[in-house]
Parts: sequence; C-alpha cells; structure tokens
Amino acid sequence: MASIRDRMPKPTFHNLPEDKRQRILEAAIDEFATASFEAASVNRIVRAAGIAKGSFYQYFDGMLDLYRHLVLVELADREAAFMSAHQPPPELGLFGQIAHAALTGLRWSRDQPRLTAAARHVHQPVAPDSPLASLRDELRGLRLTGIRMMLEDGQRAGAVQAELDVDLAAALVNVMVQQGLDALLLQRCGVDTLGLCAAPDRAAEVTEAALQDAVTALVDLLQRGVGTGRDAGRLDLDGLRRRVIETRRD
Amino acid sequence: MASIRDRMPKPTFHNLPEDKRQRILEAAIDEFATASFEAASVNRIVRAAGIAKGSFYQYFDGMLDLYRHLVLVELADREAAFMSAHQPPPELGLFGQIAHAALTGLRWSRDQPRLTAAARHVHQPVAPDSPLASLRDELRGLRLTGIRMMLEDGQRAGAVQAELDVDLAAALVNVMVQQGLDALLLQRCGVDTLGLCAAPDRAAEVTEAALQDAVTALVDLLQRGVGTGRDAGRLDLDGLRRRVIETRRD
DNA sequence: TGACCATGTGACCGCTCGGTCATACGCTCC
DNA sequence: GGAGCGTATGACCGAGCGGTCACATGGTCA
Repeated sequence: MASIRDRMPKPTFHNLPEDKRQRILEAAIDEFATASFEAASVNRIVRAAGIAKGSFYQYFDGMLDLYRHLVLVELADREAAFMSAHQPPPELGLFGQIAHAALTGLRWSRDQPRLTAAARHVHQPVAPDSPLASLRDELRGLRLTGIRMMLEDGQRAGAVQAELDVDLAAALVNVMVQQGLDALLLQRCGVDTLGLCAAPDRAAEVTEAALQDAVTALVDLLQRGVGTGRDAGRLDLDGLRRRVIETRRD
Repeated sequence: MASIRDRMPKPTFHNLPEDKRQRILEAAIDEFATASFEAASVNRIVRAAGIAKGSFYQYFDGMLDLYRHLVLVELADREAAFMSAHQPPPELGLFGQIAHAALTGLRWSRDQPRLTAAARHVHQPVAPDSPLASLRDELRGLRLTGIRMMLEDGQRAGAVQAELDVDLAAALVNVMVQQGLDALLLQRCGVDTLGLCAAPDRAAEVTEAALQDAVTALVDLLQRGVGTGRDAGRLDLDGLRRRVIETRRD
C-alpha cells in the first residue's frame, strides 16, 4: 500500500501553500474529467491553475506523475472518506454489503462526477505499452483481490455457489461495478457520470429511487441471474454448450 | 439502418481503386486500434497509407467522417460476415443463443483484435459534447433494443424471470458483453484485445478451452447468478436493502 | 492539338503541444 | 550589504497537429 503511494510528486509540491496545491489539483481534475489521458494538456492545467509552466515541472515529473498522485492519493482519499462516512449496518450479508457499496458508489458518482470521471482512465482497457498500463494493472489487481475474497467468504458462508470459478466471477463483478453502475444510471436517468460533469444541474434528475432501482437490478442479476431457475433451463445450457462448441469444428 | 450508413465518405472515396481504398482502411484501423480517438492522427494515417494529405480530405470530411464509415460499414460488415459464417444451431434456447454469440464474438476478438480494438471507442463512455457522442448513442440504442427483445422473448418462453426490469437488465447485459468478455479474456489468458494487438503471436495462448470457460462463466452468471438460491439469501437482500436505504437518512 | 475537369499532391499556415532553461525573486544567514 | 539557495517564471525550442490551396497530372472529348 505505502509502496505504490510513495513519493510521486516532487517534495516541492508537498511544501506548497494549501490553496495553491488545491488550485492545481482542481485544475488537474477538471482536465482529466474532460479529456482522455492522451489528450490531456499540461498547458491547459497550468493556465487554469494560474501557475507558470516551469513550476509544473518543479512539482511533477510529467503528466503521468501528476495522474498517479491524483488517482492514488487525492481521489482515493476523498472517496475513502465518503465511503467510510457511509458505513454499512454491521450485520449485512454478502449481497447486502454489495448492495450497500454499490449504492454508496452511485451516490459518490452523482455527488462528485468530476472526481469519478477523472479516475475513469484507469478503469478502461489500455494498451500494454501505454504509460498508464502498470498503474491500471496495480489497481485492477487490488480490486480483483478484494472481490475474490468477498466471493470466497460468501462461499464459506454458503451464500455463493461452491463450484463457482471465483477468478472469472471476480472479473465480471469488477466490470459490473466499474462500468455497469454507470450504464444503469444512463439507462434509468438518461445521464451518466460524464453527462453530469457537463451538466451538473441534471444531478437533480438522479433520484434516490433511481439509484435504488439500479442497485436492485445489479444485485439481483448478480445473486440470482435473469433465468427462471427451471431445471430445464439449466440442463439446456449444459447440453447446448457442447453443441455450440461442436459447430466450431467444421 | 440505411439512414445512418448513408453517404459518409465523399464519392471520390468510393471510386478509388480497390487496393488503394484497402490501404487507407488498413491504415485507419491500425491508427484507431493504437490511439484513442482524440489522439488519432490524420498525418499518421496518410503516411501509413502512402497517400497525400490533400487526398485524405478529398475522401473524407475529417476524422469523424472516416471513423463513422469505418465503424458503421467496414467493421460492421466484416464482423457480420464472420458472425453469419458461424450460425448457431437452429433450436438453441435463449441462453444457448447467448452462449453461441458470446463464443463467436470472443473468437472474432481473438482472430481480429485490431478490428475489435478500432471499434472500441464507440463502446466507451463519452462526453455528451464529444463528436463521438451521437454515433455512440445510435449504436448503443440499437444494441440495447436487440438485447431487450431477446430478454422479452425469453420472458414469453418462460426462461427469463417475468418480473425482470428488462431495460435495466439489458443495460447490464450490454456491459457484460462489451467489456465483460474482454475482462474474462484478460483474466483467463493474461491478455486482452489490446494486448493481442500489441503482441499478435500471443493469440496462441487463447485456447478454445479458455474461451469456453469465459463463455460458461458469463452465461452462468447471467442465467443463475452467483448466489446459492437459498430463500434466506434472497429474503436477506430484500430485508436488508431497506436498512441500507435508511442509512442515508441520517 | 488544346480546352476542360476530376483527381492527386505536398508545401505551407497557424496553432498547440511537452519540455527546457536562463533569469528573477524572496528569504535566511553571515 | 551580500552570498547562497530554494523556488517561480515565461520566453523559447523543435515537433506534431488539422486543415488549406495553388499547382501538377492524366484522361476525355471537341
């Protein structure tokens, strides 16, 4: 934990007066919320923050250095503070915990869409030679481990199917949480995180009821799937999968 | 259908000799497979295609024009040809159809990672004022409608829960198909579509067995969820959701 | 032959980019 | 006062960008 947060910006950045540091961070958040990582511009950040370009390079080694600090320290701390200010009731089961976390995450996206949007570059597929690749892999690994542990706990408690391939399921849950919640928001309210960045007043359209609908849909799908659970349906899948695979052989 | 495919490149492009047109398309595919849409460069494309820059602007109105044509015509046609060359056995049930489509889609990504990667810009969240926004919304709407119809068919056939919120479920299924399959590939084989673009020889690591594992994981989650289906678990969720919601009120 | 026109071409324009560096500033200590 | 030092500054660099346009090319028809 400490190792990947260590000493990213130069010490001069940490010595800065608080308001100046905040101006720089706000400008960076706006830039990354607006532009793709590759299209983000140092020039625009320094202009918006009201500092000289030379100063920027006294604080950071470059854009990646800034972004690492932003994601691993600033955004992570703010989100963690929000999440821990909304602790779940203590005796929730696995799916209750997931529902709580999803609901809290959605509220965070609604209340702080710029922060969520700025962090998005690290959740998207990225070329292996991209400067973002190692950062993405680090964070992805941490998230997957957390999800895997939850699923394994669920298995031990008998709430999760014992025969589940936990690695693959964790990858799917990760996608559903990272992208699925935003897609549900777009579906239910006609606006997603990037839309809220562009039109912050539309947050009013994102009602608590809509968030609850979204979380319910996600957790229900996760827990029970969309099938009716008839044995015919399940056997159907197993039987047909073999045939599907056989179609390849011709 | 015809309306959104109409007349995007200028007529001069359609009059081009076949090999020249192919060179341009290949160069464009490489560019969009490598770079983000905002960072894609006309200069690089014309250099790689071996045409003059002035010619490019005789064929297209600009990058967006080229990308629209690429996604809506070239890539769509090639993928459709691949998919229709792998027709499912006729009497598959809903989840069998989904499994077949997912397996075929994964094979397509493995065999043609550059084409899949070039199309990715239209599947990712995008700012509402981005030039890509309307294209993304068009395609998203088409996909969601298709998925919704499948789910409704499943409901009529009794294979899908009657009380399912089809709109929200379709949004989730869309995410699972668009991003989830790639995530499963990365989890199972250590390489995803962008990784295959950068290292095409690694396609050998993507075995049929791995693809089948991925599809099984996805369809199982979709059909049955990860829960054990004990009533306690289900009631648990419903009861606890109310409490989760109440935590907000303080 | 020469007029005409669709197409091909790349030098050129104005601009922004990431990054550097000589210089200026402001504070401390002698 | 002035030496020393950490920090602030913005002009400047070379490069790449999207887009334009005057001109070249080559085929067609009178």
